[in-house]
Formats: sequence, C-alpha cells, structure tokens
Amino acid sequence: MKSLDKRKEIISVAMELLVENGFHGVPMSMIAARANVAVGTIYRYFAGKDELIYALFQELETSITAAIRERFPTTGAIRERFLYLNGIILQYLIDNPLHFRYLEQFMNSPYGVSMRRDRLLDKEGRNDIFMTLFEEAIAARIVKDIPINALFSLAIAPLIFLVRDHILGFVTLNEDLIRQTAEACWDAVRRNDCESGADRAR
Amino acid sequence: MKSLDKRKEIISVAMELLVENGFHGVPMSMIAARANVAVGTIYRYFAGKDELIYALFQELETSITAAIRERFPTTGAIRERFLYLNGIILQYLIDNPLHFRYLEQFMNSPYGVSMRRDRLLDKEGRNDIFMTLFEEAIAARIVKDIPINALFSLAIAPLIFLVRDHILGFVTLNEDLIRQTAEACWDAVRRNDCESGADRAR
Amino acid sequence: MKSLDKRKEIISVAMELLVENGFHGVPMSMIAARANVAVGTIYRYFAGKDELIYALFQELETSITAAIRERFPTTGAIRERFLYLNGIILQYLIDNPLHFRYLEQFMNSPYGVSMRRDRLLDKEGRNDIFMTLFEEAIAARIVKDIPINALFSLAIAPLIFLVRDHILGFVTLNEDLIRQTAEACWDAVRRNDCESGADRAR
Amino acid sequence: MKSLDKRKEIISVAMELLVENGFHGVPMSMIAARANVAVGTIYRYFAGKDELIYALFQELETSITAAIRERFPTTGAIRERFLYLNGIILQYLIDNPLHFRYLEQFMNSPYGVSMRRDRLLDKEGRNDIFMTLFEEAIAARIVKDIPINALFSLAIAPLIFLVRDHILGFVTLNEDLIRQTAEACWDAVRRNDCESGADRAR
DNA sequence: AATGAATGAGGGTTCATTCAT
DNA sequence: GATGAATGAACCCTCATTCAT
Repeated sequence: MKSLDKRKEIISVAMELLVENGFHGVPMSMIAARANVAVGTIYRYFAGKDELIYALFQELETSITAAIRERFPTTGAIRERFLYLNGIILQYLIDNPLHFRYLEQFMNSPYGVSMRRDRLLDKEGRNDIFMTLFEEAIAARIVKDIPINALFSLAIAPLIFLVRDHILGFVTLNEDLIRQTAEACWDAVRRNDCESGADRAR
Repeated sequence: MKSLDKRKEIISVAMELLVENGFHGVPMSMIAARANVAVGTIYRYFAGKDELIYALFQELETSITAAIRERFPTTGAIRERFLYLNGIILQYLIDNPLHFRYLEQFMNSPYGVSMRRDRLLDKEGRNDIFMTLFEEAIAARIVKDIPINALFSLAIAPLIFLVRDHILGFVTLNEDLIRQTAEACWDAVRRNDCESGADRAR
Repeated sequence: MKSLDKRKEIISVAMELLVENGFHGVPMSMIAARANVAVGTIYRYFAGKDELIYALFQELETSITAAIRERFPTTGAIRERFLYLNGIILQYLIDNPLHFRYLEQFMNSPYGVSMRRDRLLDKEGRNDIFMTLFEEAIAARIVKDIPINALFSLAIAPLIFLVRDHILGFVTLNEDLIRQTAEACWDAVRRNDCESGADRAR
Repeated sequence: MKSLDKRKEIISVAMELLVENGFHGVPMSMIAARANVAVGTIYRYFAGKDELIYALFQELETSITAAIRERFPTTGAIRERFLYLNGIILQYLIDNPLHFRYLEQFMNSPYGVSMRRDRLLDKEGRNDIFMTLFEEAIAARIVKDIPINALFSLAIAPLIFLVRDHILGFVTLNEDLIRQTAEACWDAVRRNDCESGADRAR
C-alpha cells in the first residue's frame, strides 16, 4: 500500500468510527485496527488524536467546498443561483451523511468552538460563495435589510435541520421537497413586498 | 445543606463545567469539588456520569418547556402566535446561554443520538405546542403544504443558528433583529402568494 | 494499612527499585505491584513519576540532614569537629547504601542538574553545617585560603568515592580506614606549614 | 561522506545530545536527524542504543587515556609527577566538559554499574598510570600507608567535584586554583609529619 | 550501504466507580 | 446519608528496532 493510500485509509476509517461512536468513544487503537495499520503509523500522519480530528474536518471542508465550487453557476438571476446553491448543499449532505454527522459533532464540540475562535482571528472568509451572493443581493436590494449572519442563518439552517431529520428517518427528502425547502428559504431572505414577490411570477 | 439543595448544586455546577469543558473534559471529581460534595455523593443522586448527563438534559428540557408553556397564548391569529412563540424561544436561549450550549453539545453527541433513538420508539410527541400550532395552520391553509418537519425546521433552525452566532459574538441580537428574524421565519413557512402576503398589510 | 504507611511503603519500594534498575528501568506499575497498591494510588501521593523521584531525593536529604544535625557537636576544636562530621557522613552512607546509590544516580541525572539549577535561584544555604564550620575555620586562618567550594570538594569528595568503592567491594571500610581518610581530608584542607601542622601534635 | 566520517559524526552528535538530555531523553531518531543520516544507518555502526552508549564511553576513555599518556612524564620527583598528572586530568576535563558530563552520567547509571561489574571480572588494571605512581610512592614511603583505593580517592575525587562546580558555574577554575587544589590533594595523600612536610620547602 | 516508513510492545497517566468508615 | 481513598482498566503516545526498497 502506498503512503498516501494509508493516510486516506486512516481518514476514511476514522471518519466512520468517530461518527458512529463519538470522538471519545474511539481509541486510536480501534482506528489502527480497522485501517490495518499499527497504532504508531497513525502518528506518522497525524501529530495526535486531536490533530486527526481537526484534519478530518479540514478534509471534509475541502471536499464540500470543491463540490460547491465546481457546480455553482457564476451567472444568472440571484434567486435562481440561490436556489441552485441550496440545492447543491442539500444534495451533498444527503449524499454524504457521514460528512454531515461528522460536521455536526465537530462543530458542537470544544474542537469546533476553538476552531471557530481561531478563524475569527485570521478571517479567511470561508463560505465566500454564499457571502458573495448575499452581498450582490443586498446591493440589488433583493433581500431583506438585516445583518448578513441573519441572512445566512435563514438560508442555511433549515437545510441542516432537515438533513438531520432525513438521516434520522423522520422525513424523506425527495427532489420535490428539496426544491420546496430551498424556495421557502428564499422566501425567508427575500424582500417580501408584493413587487418583489412578483418576480416569482415572471 | 438539604438533600435537594445538594442535587441542585450538583446539577448547576455540572452544567457549567460540562458546557465549558465538554463532556469528556470534566471528571466527576471536578464536579464534586466545585459542588462542595464528595465524589461518592454524586452517585447517591445519579447512577453514573452518563445518567447525570441525561438528567441535565431532562432538567433543561423541563425548564424550557415550562418557560414556553407558561407564556404561550392559546388564542389569537396564527401568525401572531407563531411570532410570539419564536420570540419566547429566542429570548429563553439568549437568557440561558448555558442551556443553549448544553443542548447543542448534547444533541450532537452520542448521548443525544441515542436519546433521539429512544424517543423514536415511544413517540411522546414533544414540541407539541409548535406542532399543534402548525397543524392548525395547515388546516387553515395559511402555511405551505410541506411536511411538518420541514415547516418546523424553517421556523426554528435559523433562530438556533442566530443564537449560536450571538453567543459566539458574531452578531448582536437586539429586539429589532429578533423581530425581523422571527418575521422572516414566518415568511418561510407561510403561503406566499400575493393574497396571503397581503395579510401582513391588513 | 494507614494512609501514611502507604506513602512510606511506596517511597521505600521505589527507592529500592530505582536504585537497582535506574530511573528508566522502573515502570510505575512495577512500583505499584511491589508496594501492593494499585497504580492509581501512587498518583494520590505523588503528582507523577518525576515528582516521585524528586520526593525520594527530598526524603533522603531530610534524613541525612537530621542524622548529621542530631549528632554534630557545636563546640570543640575545629579539627575535631571536622573529623567528627566527616565520620558521621561516612557512617551514614555506609549504613544506608541505598541512599548513597540513589543520591549518586539522582545528582548525575537531568533531575539532579535541574534541581541544582533551581537551588541556585533560591539559595537556601544547604550543607550549612559544613559551610558554617568552614567559615569559622577560614576566619581563624586554620584552613587554606581557597574558595569555599574547593575546600568543600577536598573535604567531601574522597569520602564519596571511597564509599562507592566500598559498596562495589573494591575496598572494605573499617573504623581505622574511616578515621585515616577523614584525617587525610583534614590534611588537604588545613594550612600545612609546620606551625599549623604542629597543632596535630598538641 | 565517508563511512568513518559518518561514524564519527554519529558519535559526536550523540555525545552532545545525550549529555544535554540524558540517556532517555534522546531517541535514536533525534540522533539520526542531527547527524544527517537515516535511523537505520546508525544500526550499521552500532548494534543498538545501549551499544552506542557503551561505545561512546569507550571512545571517551580512549581519548582521555591517550591525553594523559602522551603528556605524562615518566621521570622526576613523585610529588612533581603527581601534581603534573592531576593538572593534566583537570585540564582535560575542563577542556572537554562534554566528556566530563557524559562520564558522570554514564558512571552513575545502570550502564556504568554493569560496566564496572564486568571490569571487576577481567581486571584489566585501568588507571594504571596513577596506580603505578602510587605503588612507587608507597614503596618510597612518601605517601600515607592506606589502601591504594583510598589514596586514589583522595587524589582524584576533589578534582572531579571541582570540575563539576566549575561547569555548573559555582566556581571559576583558573590556573592558580588548579595548582592550589592539586597541591591540596598532594597534602592529603603524602605522609604529613614535619619532615616530609619539609620536602615542600626543599 | 543507506534509507525511513512501519511496527507494536510498553510506559505514564486518567478517571469512573466502589466501599469501608 | 456522606465521605474520599483506593482501584485498575483503558487511554494516548513514544521510540527502539526492522526490513523492503
């Protein structure tokens, strides 16, 4: 097995186990055993358990960002791009439930909190696609005049919750429901006087 | 100190410590020390650490349910009740950031997952207030015709995300923003043809 | 077994094992097993292995200091007190070969070096009995006019070396030899013009 | 790099690191890295870590013995030869503090102990220069009539202690102090009735 | 000869839980 | 009821050594 394959195998196995058993329910030895490597080998690729957990997050972030970037249209009506973007994200999360569950656990653990604290400092501007879209929309006075964080929450949060329900089996997300939800999110962020409501009717 | 006081003290101390350091960053001995009891004493009130963690969740759930129930108006226009309900929840979470952060950590840990699995079985119908309201709204054809889980996500998720941002200092939630967000959530769930859009203008 | 007894047992067992196998040849588990306690118990009395090693040194230092102090005469001719002091030390080391070997290993390991570095800072004036004696002797112009460290080395170092040889079986230290060596050390430190040489003849 | 150069480089790097961090504070990988060779390469020159540590000791012993032998005068008054010998040793240790510190650590570790045990068996008669000198001196009734080990300790131990103090910065060894200490050591070993004391005045 | 990735036994340490007082 | 000393399984991590390249 090549070196890179080993790293990938470790990441893949770790993701699965950590999602299933929680960060503290998975000894390094368990990861090693399932990845068919020695414990020490993991430490050639990751400085420690914490670093492995962070690395998994970054791996996943890279993957989701790539997925979005490669499919996202840079032109077209804002509303259409918004709906399309939401659709992509929803689809990605449904297709990669492991990633979704890892993200949820990571973000709501001390790891995620400290990660966000670090990010606050070196503001690299993540989620830039969404942010760019919103900035354009704000300038065009198409969306509500509230802080961009609020817009972001209105646009994204329901998707996250729905995916969670979907994964837990409370609801089944089909194409129709995905579209409807994406549109509902748009309703939440757009200005909703009749005029701009009219743009739907065009 | 009375027996009940001890239990309360343990719960209060544990909540604080667990939120700050994560479930696995808090030894029982640390809780005992901060609560001014012996380690063994905790085991008189809770069967073990896991049970303590579950008990904390239940305490908190009781508290939040009570807060909602005691303030929620059973009459009035659906939209107004919806906005009011959202406002109560938001306010509760802002006033009790410890509860909020505990919930987030709990829900996204193996504890929360297994708890939800248990609930799936003995469907007790939590969140009944919201559900009742939605059922009424669906019957009145005021809200979109999508699964109730989707409605629930659209109504609640953005608030959760915003509170998280607020607690982390990304955004400051004042009364205006709370109202605007609650209304945006309503926009997401309501039927948004011009007619029902008009009901806002009434 | 009382708590204090346990601490003593751990110290005693640790001393023996560490002397025999070296600091790094003795796992905590080995100490625990021989002391008939659980591994964790050691950590109730010592913060960690390093601290245990330091504690052993201090234990031993206290013991040796006490042994010297309780027997040392505060009056009498300087030469007699010097010889007596050397005798006490020699006897102590011969009687407690474990202590001697522990000291040697400790002093010549990174532990001892860092300990001495710490002591340099908070100069507490150890070995004060010897130092006091020397200061008196210097004032009386009985000993050589060289730095006190040099005097100290001349007075003590040969004893240490001899004890080492004794323990290794290269030489057998009997009372005669002890006395002769102590006197030879005195010859090394005293002013050795005929006049002060004469004080021996008095 | 030639093979021999590699061996020398490994030895030199290892000496430095082992002195600074202790035998157990230096992984083989650290030595390899600092010597710019692969870990495996070290094992071509030394059978294992223990053997490396022994080899370092032997290198050093060879070096010190050579230094003494090449400078030591085989003729002259015993006292002068004694003083000269002590001077050589002292100078060597001061010039090679790394060797000194290595020796101290080695001798007082299980390595040194087992080495000495081995030597006991195949009595090779080390320190022969000193021993020869002493035997000559004993025969000439110039030194005290005590076991040769005792004489050796009196002659050498203070120097060792002083060098240690010097390296640790407790005292500064200049030429004067070196000479004075060497003479004091002579005072310790020589017969010190006035007559032989007079030989100093000659 | 040289490399360095891989190994895995072994070590220090933690901490949930128990139970004699 | 309350205490907290004692327990020991289990964890993370290190590093001497090997061996395929």
